[in-house]
Amino acid sequence: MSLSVQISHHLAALSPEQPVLIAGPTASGKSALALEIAERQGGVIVNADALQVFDNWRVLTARPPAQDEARAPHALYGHVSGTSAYSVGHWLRDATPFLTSGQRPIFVGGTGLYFSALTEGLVEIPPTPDSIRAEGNARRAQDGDHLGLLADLDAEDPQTAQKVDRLNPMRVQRAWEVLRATGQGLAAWQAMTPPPALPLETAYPIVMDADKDWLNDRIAQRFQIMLDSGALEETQANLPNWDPTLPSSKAIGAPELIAYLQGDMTLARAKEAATVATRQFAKRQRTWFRARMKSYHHISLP
RNA sequence: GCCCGGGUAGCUCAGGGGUAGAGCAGUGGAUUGAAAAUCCUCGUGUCGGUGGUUCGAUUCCGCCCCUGGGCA
Repeated sequence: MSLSVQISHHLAALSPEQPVLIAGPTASGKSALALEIAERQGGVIVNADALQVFDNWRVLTARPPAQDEARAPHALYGHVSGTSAYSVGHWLRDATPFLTSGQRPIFVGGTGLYFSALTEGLVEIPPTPDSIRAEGNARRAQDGDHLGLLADLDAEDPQTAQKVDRLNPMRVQRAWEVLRATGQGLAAWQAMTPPPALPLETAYPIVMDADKDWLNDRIAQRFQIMLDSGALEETQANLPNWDPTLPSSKAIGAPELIAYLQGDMTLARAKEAATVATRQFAKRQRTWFRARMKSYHHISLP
């Protein structure tokens, strides 16, 4: 089935008031699909991508260009300062108002975790203070691993300790931080997860199934297009305040292009490294979608 | 032409008389507040070719081919 036939099929199946979810790997063309649906049936396009929320990497994170934004209402794109912390919780709070705004939301993005939070629920856990995050980081740096934090967890919060991925430093630290910050274990918090803001059954969920080789090709081409569209100028603008630990600095290609501008890497190598990282990212996205979005409607690409 | 190195997994390389191993790439997976993050799993390839020595050669010897450097 051709793409346009598949799209027409889905447009005919969904009602104009129904929230739409469009998940897909990077470079699969999901923004274009969202735009098409918005233009034909109306709706606000709501970003569900962890990096496109930041205001400092527009080209590199493949945010819709101004002319696309002019064709339909867009929300949650570049609305957060690149120096801020941001995570699923922030996103869910930013996104839920669009469920009752009167205009049908079209959520588009590649961050599987955001879709899960929206359609499966997420508990409100008080934010962990910077001081505790810093302490966790310091402990890990000092110990050389996360085993010390894990030992605390084993002693004080066995319930969480036995369900976390004990080999994963970030998961362990997160669990440790929640315990320290709230006095209650992560597992206990998660047991209080409320019903989802948007039950899957009430939405029209779509996932883009892109052929691997086809997508890898587009990924390579897209990075060149980004360079042609001003990615280096954007990197130059970010150079003075570059802080690799910021969430916005995790944009694929950012560390590579910064390294190039600092003279630590050739442009060819930066390009190669960024392309490889993007391919690996797309693979992880495929794994998530395959495993957790089985009941979504699938669009096959190309 | 001569001298000295190299030719081993897609790439970079380690190893060494009993048919071989790392990193990277790649694969499959996990994923409840850093998620474009983080973590787990998977390594058979005429060990350049061809003769020879040997019970046995990718490992030693001869010749050939390719390649880096040096001398002419």
